[in-house]
Amino acid sequence: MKNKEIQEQRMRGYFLDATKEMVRAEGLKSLSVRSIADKAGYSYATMYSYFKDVNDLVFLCVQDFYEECRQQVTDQTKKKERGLKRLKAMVRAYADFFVQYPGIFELFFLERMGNFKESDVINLSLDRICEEEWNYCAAKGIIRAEEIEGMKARTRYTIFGLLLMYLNRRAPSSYTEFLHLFNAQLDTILENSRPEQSSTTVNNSLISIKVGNNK
Amino acid sequence: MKNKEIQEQRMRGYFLDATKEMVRAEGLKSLSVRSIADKAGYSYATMYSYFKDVNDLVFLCVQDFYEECRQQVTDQTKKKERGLKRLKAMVRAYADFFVQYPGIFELFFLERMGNFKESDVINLSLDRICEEEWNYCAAKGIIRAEEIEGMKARTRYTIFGLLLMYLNRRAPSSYTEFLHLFNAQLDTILENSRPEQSSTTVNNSLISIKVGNNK
DNA sequence: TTTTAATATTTAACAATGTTAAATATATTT
DNA sequence: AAATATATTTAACATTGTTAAATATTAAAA
Repeated sequence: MKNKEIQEQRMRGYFLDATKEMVRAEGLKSLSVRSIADKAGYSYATMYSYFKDVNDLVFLCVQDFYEECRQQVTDQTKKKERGLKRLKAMVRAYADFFVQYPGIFELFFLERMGNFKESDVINLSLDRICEEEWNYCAAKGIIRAEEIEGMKARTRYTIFGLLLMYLNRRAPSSYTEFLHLFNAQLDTILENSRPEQSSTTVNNSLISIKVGNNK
Repeated sequence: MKNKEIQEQRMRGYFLDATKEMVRAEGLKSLSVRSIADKAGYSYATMYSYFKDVNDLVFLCVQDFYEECRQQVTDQTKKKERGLKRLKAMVRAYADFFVQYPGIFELFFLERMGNFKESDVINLSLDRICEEEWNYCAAKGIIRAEEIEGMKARTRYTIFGLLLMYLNRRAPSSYTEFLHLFNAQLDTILENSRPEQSSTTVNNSLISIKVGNNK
């Protein structure tokens, strides 16, 4: 029967949507089987007819959130001049996504999830979202090819560390300070990409990105 | 009465020690009021006579763990040649402390704790533990004074990001790979400290740190 | 269309958790 | 030794995830 599958998929959607909305709004702490089922309009036990357990349900949100993140980064940066400028803007938009939804950061990076296959979606999310622009920079000779992997890694760990401290430890305490740190860090990582260009120039171009459009 | 205070302090110690041992061995997931009380040799409700709640108890471990970390870093690096070598070894020892006790990393960086005063103990732990060596490098002209703060920040966020991914997301999957990443990252951060020195030399000296003494 | 079988959903129940209040045991004072 | 204060434990409650039994709903058969 095809109807069965359609209905089953719809039911899963109700629970998934409820879960995603709660993670977006309140983070993982607000999640419980009962609160999710409430929002979905069913009794708590119904969830177990469509998901193995609550972890199963929550982890299924990861893929959707990843795509939402990718979409938002793409939308926010498609008008930027290609190359380092867009690359920086993309990393910035990636970070801003998690600033906007700390609950998704919690799910992606703080929650313990036992080696499940979607782990790579998270671990490689930044690299994958920016991959095309890294390649562009390499192709245009903006960044030396042999430096790309190292720069990716530096960007990755710096951004994850920065987000961890800002979102989970309130250090720095304001978004403005966070942005200054972000700019300084990313600037340093990318400034040596074109040795013939003065680092000051790159520096200024980055700082000129407008500040404070997050609540 | 002084006896009262001594006994109270002792009681607190029993619960604190039980908690610390469990965090070290199994992480936060193994903690419960009942399991802590069991290990301490008392009933679960007794805890509430000495601590406000279980969070109070757990957060009191932070200061002790910080001092343990500092001690371990100091012990493991006191024979290293002062300057960049020791600085790198200290950051390495700091990271290794959390590799050795992932539960303490969980408590320090992953657990949500509402703005309590000990937050700075965590946020500034790496900087404080290494402070003297940074100062030494500045005083000896190994690192330019105006670059110190930037380098501290880069080191901080890189190490936190790296630990987050390695301990909480199993990326990379082996300690050896983790070490390679660690070396490459720290090397890049510190390599420009002495522009007259070839980066290759610094590179080799760092990679020569022995590998694989963690389980 | 009515009865029966399959399926979907909910309610009841259990074990584990943090926490508080009542009960009991222990120590201190008179 | 009795009375009182203190320390500790047991009982109880609310909340959590989960499973099994009960009920309601839908589909199939008559």
